[in-house]
Amino acid sequence: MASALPQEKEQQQARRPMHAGVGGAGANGRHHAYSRKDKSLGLLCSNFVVLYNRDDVESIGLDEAAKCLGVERRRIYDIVNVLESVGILVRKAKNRYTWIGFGGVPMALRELKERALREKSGLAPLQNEQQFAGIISDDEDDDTMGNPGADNENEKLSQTMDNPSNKPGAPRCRLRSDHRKEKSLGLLTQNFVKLFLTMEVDTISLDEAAKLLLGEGHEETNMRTKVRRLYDIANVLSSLNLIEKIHQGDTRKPAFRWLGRATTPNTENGVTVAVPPPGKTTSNKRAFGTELTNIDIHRSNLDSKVQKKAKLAQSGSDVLTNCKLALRSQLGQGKQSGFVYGHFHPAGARKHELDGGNKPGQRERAQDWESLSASFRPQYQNQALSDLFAHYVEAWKTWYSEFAQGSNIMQQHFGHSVNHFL
DNA sequence: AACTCCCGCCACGAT
DNA sequence: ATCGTGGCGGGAGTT
Repeated sequence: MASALPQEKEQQQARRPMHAGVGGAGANGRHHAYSRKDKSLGLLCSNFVVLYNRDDVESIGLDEAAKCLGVERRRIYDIVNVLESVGILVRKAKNRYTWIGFGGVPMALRELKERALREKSGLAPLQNEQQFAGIISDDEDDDTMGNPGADNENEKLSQTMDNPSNKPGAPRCRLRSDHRKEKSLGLLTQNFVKLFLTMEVDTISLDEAAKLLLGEGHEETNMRTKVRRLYDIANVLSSLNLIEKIHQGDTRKPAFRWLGRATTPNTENGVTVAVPPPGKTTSNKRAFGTELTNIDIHRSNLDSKVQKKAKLAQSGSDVLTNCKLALRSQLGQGKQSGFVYGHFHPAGARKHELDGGNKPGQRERAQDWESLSASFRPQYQNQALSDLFAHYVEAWKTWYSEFAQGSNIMQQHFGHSVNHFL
C-alpha cells in the first residue's frame, strides 16, 4: 500500500461523481463530441509552449496560464513540472515560473546526463547540484503486502546514491517531504530522461521504464501508478519532441524513442535537423542515420567500450543538436518559420503533420555547422542572452573535451566548426 | 480486454 | 485557517 494511507483511499473512492466529462454531462447542450484528446496533457503542453515561447515572456503565472489555456490549475502543475525538469522553465516563486525556453534544454540534459553517469559509477553527487538529484531506482516503501498499518514512517532510508536533501555532511533524515519529492512528477521525468541518456537502448516501453525506475518486485498497484505517471510524462515530452512514440511490430504496446531535439511543437516543416527515419515500426537498432554520431561507430554489440562510446556520442550529439537549435532560435536567425504562434492549434496533429515533410536529411548537417558558426556572433547585448550563451559555451567546452577523447572522428569532422565557437 | 490517461479529491507543507 | 502543490488511483475513453 505504498503511499496513500488506507483510509484516505476509501474516501477517494466514495466521492467521485463519475466523470461529467462526456458532453459536459448535459450541462448544456453544447454537443461537440468530446474527445479526450482535446484535453490531453500533450496538447496542453503544446499550447502552453505556443503561448509562452516568445521573447517577451519571462514570467509566467500559473493562474494566468490556467485561465488562458482553459484548464484547471492542477493540470498546469503537471506541465510545469516536466517542463522544469528539462530546463524550459524555472520556478521563481510561488505561483510563478520563469520562462527559459528551449534554450535551456541542452544544459538541463547535460546535467541530467552527468548526474546519471555519476550515479552509475557510484560517485557521490555534486553538492552544488541545484535540483534535488534523481534516483535511478526510486524504490521505496511498498511491499507492505497486506500490512496496511505500516503507513507513513516506514520509509526506509533507501540506499539511493542521491541525497535529495543535500546538506553537506548532514545525515539525511528524509521524511515525508523528501519522500514526497521522490515521487514527484519532476523527478520521475528526470529519471525517465536519464534512462534514455545513459542507456544503450533507444526505445523503451513505459512498462520497462517503470520497472527500471521502481526496481523489481513491486506490487501491481505501484507499477500501475508509475506507469500512469509515465504516460503523463511521455505525452508532454512527446509534445516537446524530445521523445517519440513508436510502435513495435510485435507487441501492441508502444515504446518511446529518444529524439533529444527540442523544437516547438508542430513546427516540423523544415527548420529542424535530424529527422529520425520514417519510422515504420522501426527496428530497435539505432537508426539515427542522421545523427552526427552515427558517422562511424561500429558497434559490435557486446563490446562495452564501444557501447559506452556510442552512448556518449549519442548524448553528445543530442546536446549539440539542441545547442544548435537553441542558438538558432536565440539568434532569431532561423526561420522560426515553423513556429506557430497565435492560436492554439490542434496540436494533436503534432506527429502526423510531420511526415510528408522532409526526408531524413543528412544534408543539412554539415552546412548547419558551417553556417551556424559563420553566422554566429555574440552580438546581442541582452544580458540574459549573454548568460545563456555563456552556458552553451560552457556546455560545449566540457562536452567537447570529454568527447574529443572518445572520438577523433568527430573531432575531424567537427573540430573545425566547434573551434570556431570556442 | 487491454491500454491510455483525464480528472479531481485531498494530503501536505507553506503562509 | 487558508492557500499552493501535487500524489494518486478510479474509471472513462480508445484501440
